[in-house]
Amino acid sequence: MDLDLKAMELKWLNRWKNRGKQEYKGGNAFLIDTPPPTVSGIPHIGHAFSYPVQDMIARYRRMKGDFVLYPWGFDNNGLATERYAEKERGFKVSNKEKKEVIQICKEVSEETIKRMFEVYERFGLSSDFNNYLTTYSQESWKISQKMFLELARDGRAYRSESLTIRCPTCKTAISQIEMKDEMLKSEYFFLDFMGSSKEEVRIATTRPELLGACVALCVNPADERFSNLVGKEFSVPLYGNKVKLIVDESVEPDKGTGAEMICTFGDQNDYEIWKKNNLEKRIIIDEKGRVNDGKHLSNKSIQEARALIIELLEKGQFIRERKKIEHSVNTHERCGTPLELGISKQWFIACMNLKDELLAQGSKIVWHPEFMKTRYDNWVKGLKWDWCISRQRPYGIPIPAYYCESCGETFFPDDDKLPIDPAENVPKCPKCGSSAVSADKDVMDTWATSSLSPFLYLQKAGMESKFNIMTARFQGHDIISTWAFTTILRSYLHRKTIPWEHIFISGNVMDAQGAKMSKSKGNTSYPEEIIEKYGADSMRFWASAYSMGEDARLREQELTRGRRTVIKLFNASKLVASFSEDRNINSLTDINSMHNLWILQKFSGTISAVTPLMEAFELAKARLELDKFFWEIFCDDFLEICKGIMNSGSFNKNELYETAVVSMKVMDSILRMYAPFLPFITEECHEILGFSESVHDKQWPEGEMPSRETSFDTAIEAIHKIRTLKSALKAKGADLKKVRLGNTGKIGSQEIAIIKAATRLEEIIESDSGELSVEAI
RNA sequence: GGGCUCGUAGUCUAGUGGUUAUGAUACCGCCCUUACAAGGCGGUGGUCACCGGUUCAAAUCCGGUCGGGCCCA
Repeated sequence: MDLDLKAMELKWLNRWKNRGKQEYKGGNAFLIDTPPPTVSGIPHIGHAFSYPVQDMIARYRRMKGDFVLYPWGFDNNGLATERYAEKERGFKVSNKEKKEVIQICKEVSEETIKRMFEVYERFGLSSDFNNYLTTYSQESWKISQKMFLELARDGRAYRSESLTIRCPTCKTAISQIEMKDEMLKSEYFFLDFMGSSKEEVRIATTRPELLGACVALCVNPADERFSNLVGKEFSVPLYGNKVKLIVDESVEPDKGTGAEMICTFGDQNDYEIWKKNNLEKRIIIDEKGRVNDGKHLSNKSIQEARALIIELLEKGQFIRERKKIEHSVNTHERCGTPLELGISKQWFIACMNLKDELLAQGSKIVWHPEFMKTRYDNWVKGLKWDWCISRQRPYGIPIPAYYCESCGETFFPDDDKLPIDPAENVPKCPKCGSSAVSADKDVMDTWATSSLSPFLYLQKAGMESKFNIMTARFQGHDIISTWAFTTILRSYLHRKTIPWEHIFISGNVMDAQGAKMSKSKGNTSYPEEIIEKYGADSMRFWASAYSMGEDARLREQELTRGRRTVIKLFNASKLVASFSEDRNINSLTDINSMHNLWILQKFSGTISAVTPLMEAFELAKARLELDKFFWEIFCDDFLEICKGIMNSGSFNKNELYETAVVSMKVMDSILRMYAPFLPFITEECHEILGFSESVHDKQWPEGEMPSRETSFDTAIEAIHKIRTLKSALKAKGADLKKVRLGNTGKIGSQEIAIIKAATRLEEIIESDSGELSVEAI
């Protein structure tokens, strides 16, 4: 019978669908903080790599008797979903009403989740798919808003008018998390600022459009070129207003001309200098990214403003020199637009004052691999801003806050009103009774919800009162500074705990040559295609071949090897099943045959080697050890011996029975050990062996060492020698029937009978010999 | 610019101080076709990126160089 991988896997998926849910009844609990995939199209190869690994650990822990919480979720919240919906439906959020945008985003999420499920299901994950969670559901709203209020009520989340990072394209404030550096081509403009008595200061700027926001000039205090000019006033080209030359250590003398203009606000350093020196505020870019300077520019985009100012500068002959450069610019990761700074009222979660605590929290978590923690540490140490969590976007979880326009009071809804859209039924001010109250119009940063995933999952499972700390987070290294960081922060703020004991960071998937996969290079692969061609078990086999954190390459040979293992398991199981009708594997109390004692001993050694590796989450090494046993010892040696014995006709009923039962017993345990890696074929084989329960409900095998010693290794060595000799003689056209075996005394008569059967020899004549030898006669 | 990581046969990979450097895959030869869309046996193939240091002993530890990847500026 041939094995139809696809049909076999679909058959089991179908049968598994109605498996009951595990209930927590005390004991060891293994709680997984599953990464909810973003609703942005079908799963890609990275998912095929990372999700199976989580599942293998989940399945293993279950077999060890743990209660395993392995929830599932989708991230359909925030700007990423808006962008995806725009692309899917071909519209612009800016041209639609807020309500309509939300409706479309919801619809698109639902459709996409359906499509994503079709693929994820095929992976053979033992996650609780039926109870999945989405980050934009009402339950997520509720927890997200509740937790926000927890922070807002005691001031750890605060609203303030301060410097904000803004994206002119997305027209919202963003946080440091969403900033991305990019090397962009730009141009230095060298301009002279004239003093009252003909002295001048030359500056170099890449942002001439900010000239109208210039409030000072600044040089390094140690820079002697300017020391006689410090404190004097200079007039701003085109604008004519006077600004003072001040000093600050942060100005690099080697950059540009050594003098720079301070604008409100060109970058964060401008802000620092502005604050320190109590400078004037001249904001010319508004919250929508439009430029108004009250003189040359009115309601212009930044690009238009720039072009216009350059033209005016050229006309007025203010530009002394122009120089093309390439420099790093802060951009928005979602759209690539260079970011602007402005002053606006936003909600922040305080974290700048918690760096030491956050570093300490990070150290309490076990990082796999360890070196990934460095990235977390570097990120925390490099934090420059409190976390801005308000977003001026239509789609997201609303900030539940009210502001009284009469008395200025900020107040919040009661917890029992959550989830809430604050814009509906705006209450009166509890302080002054005024009905001139406005609801907050903003939504929360999507990370403000995602960072609560341990809370979301535990709550959904009804386990939040029993557990504060989950066992394991799995995620990619690209989101250490986002998801891992914000989650550690939230757990610390709300519960003073770490969110999880372990964090597992997975690497990237590259193509076969180690190049990054991208649509433009045409080297992308999709899980669907792999499953179609090799089956999900083979895909999982590939995914289990790498150590935690290592980049993986998509290699055909690993998939081929996986498929061969699947087929080998299938055939070995069929063979073992054919040995006996008896399925009562526990009926045997006393083992007598040497080959049976030997395989049990070998297998016991394998279990003791594999189990600690599984405990240490070293899946790749564990599986390799198991592969070695299965292929080289169980199949190549033991099953060949079994076949010989079964067919030789010279063994008695008890010996045949014992062999059948032992092979069944070991095969069953091999299947159990492969079950976390290859859930489909092991279930199929388990059925072939004649068991009616699921292999996934069985326990992980314990090594039971038979008490009797054997020296059967020598017999195995003899079999190998005979095989080699047979092969060599066959090449010459001769058939090997009889051999003389040089025996060192380690091979007894029982072993001789087994060797004869296994090698299908007619006769073995023994001779005393100093070493093991085989000779044709 | 800073940090992390990797560099071992054509390709991929194991190996964190100690025989002749592991295995897979590909290739070549042979055997078997009696569980195997296969299996078995054997073979070709490596200056362990480069240079220097520590050591009785280095793929392994240290320093540097070159090259790839990633993260953060």
